Amino acid sequence: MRTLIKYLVNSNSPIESVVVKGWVRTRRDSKGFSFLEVNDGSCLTNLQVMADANTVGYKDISRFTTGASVEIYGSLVESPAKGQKWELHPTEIKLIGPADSSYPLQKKGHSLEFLRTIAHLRIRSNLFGAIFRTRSKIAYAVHKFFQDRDFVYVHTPIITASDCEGAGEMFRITTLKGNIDENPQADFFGKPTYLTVSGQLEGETFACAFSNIYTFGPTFRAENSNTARHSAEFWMIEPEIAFCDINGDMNLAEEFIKEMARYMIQNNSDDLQIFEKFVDKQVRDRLKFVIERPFVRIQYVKALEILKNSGKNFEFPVEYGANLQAEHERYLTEEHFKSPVTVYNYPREIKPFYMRLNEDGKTVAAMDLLVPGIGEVIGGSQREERLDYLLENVKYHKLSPENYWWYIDLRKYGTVPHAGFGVGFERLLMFLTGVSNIRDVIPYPRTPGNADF
RNA sequence: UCCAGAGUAGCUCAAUGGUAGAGCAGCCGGCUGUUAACCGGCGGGUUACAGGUUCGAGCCCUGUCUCUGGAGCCA
Repeated sequence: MRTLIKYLVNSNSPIESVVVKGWVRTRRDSKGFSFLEVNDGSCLTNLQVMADANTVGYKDISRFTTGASVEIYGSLVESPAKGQKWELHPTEIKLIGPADSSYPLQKKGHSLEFLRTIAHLRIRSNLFGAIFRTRSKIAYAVHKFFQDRDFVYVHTPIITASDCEGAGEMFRITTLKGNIDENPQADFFGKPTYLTVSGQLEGETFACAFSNIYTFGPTFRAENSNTARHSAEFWMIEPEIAFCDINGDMNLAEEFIKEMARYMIQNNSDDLQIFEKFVDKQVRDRLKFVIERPFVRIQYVKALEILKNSGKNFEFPVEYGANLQAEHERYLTEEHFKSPVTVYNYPREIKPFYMRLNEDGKTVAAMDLLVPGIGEVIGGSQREERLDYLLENVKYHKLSPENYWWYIDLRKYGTVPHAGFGVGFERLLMFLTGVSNIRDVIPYPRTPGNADF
């Protein structure tokens, strides 16, 4: 029976007989014996294997090169040298799949840019091993957070004919050839269809049946944005809560981000060490900061006041009706409050049609959650549950009510105050790992002009 | 999409308009406990692509592509 390396390097005692399978990271030869470093992806640490002339298969040791897959039989013993607690003394080593000298990964560090060009192999490196183990664990933590609070997980459709207004350009999907707009009725679905940009509207229908729901799945934006924070395909988490207003929404969002930071520190400390060492020395401090410091909540108009009185010379002007820029958000959280900040009640004209109009008739119950070093990590709102206000707002944003008939129906049949928010999963990972490019926290990134692998 | 920068060996980078080089990796040899092992040797290039200026271009000019940083949009 094969044992994963993470159980061996964390063992409490020697083990007489073990089988290890994995990939060679490096080999160091001396006269008559060799050290192999083997990794199977189960943890960051390599297992050191000391083979010598008594080991069956040692005559082929020169073929055990970096990148080769191996199967090793032997005993786990305490290592006499510094650097590792345990090492494997093999009775037999078997080469499963050789890797010739063209194998691109070396023992030395590579640039992230180069590693992106070999995305199918970069995952065998320490850093990307840590990143994608973290991605898996945090995905679990997301589910655990919501399931522990009785939220129902909903799989909203990937293919959609509706447009979550304001969310961005959509990818058209079609089986038609030639001019696809000539006769859309002849298309597979009998109408133009797209890849989803958000599961929110469908999520709201489920919240109006199950009370608390969340989505967690892929979304697609056809925006030609070429930045370290955007990807055409990314994963989004969208909780939706019935019988809830903007305050309950902000409570949940703040609790969520704190819990993710706490989970990272408590359950992923080995990988976090790599991020601290090679990616961002401040990442652990920033996580602690978000866990320990209370969130400050301020209204949009109050944020404008603070920015205007800051004495700072911002590149973009601070005025009512404009979105807060990255520089504004970072000033609020990093310099003024030195604390995570939630900004809420934004002007109606800069927010989408489904957000709830406040009593002042000018602002809507929208909120953005800002953290130091990153800026916005969560955006959400209380939804407009009043039928007449919603219809008016559809008109205000120049949309066609017939396209949203089922969404509007929710306000006709047992309407209820409800609210929710959206978290970009990759941006959450960037916050938790300190990795600064979204292309490095998603297995095979899709960006304008790039859909390799 | 806009602004700025970059593209030279497998990787990371040098090279005043005048003979394209180093370190690492790889390969060969040495070394009785290595840890990005160490020591000696060897091979490795259409300087992103296309054109132009020049006696002569990796270097200057034009275009294209790609990447990076920043911005907008946003998650």
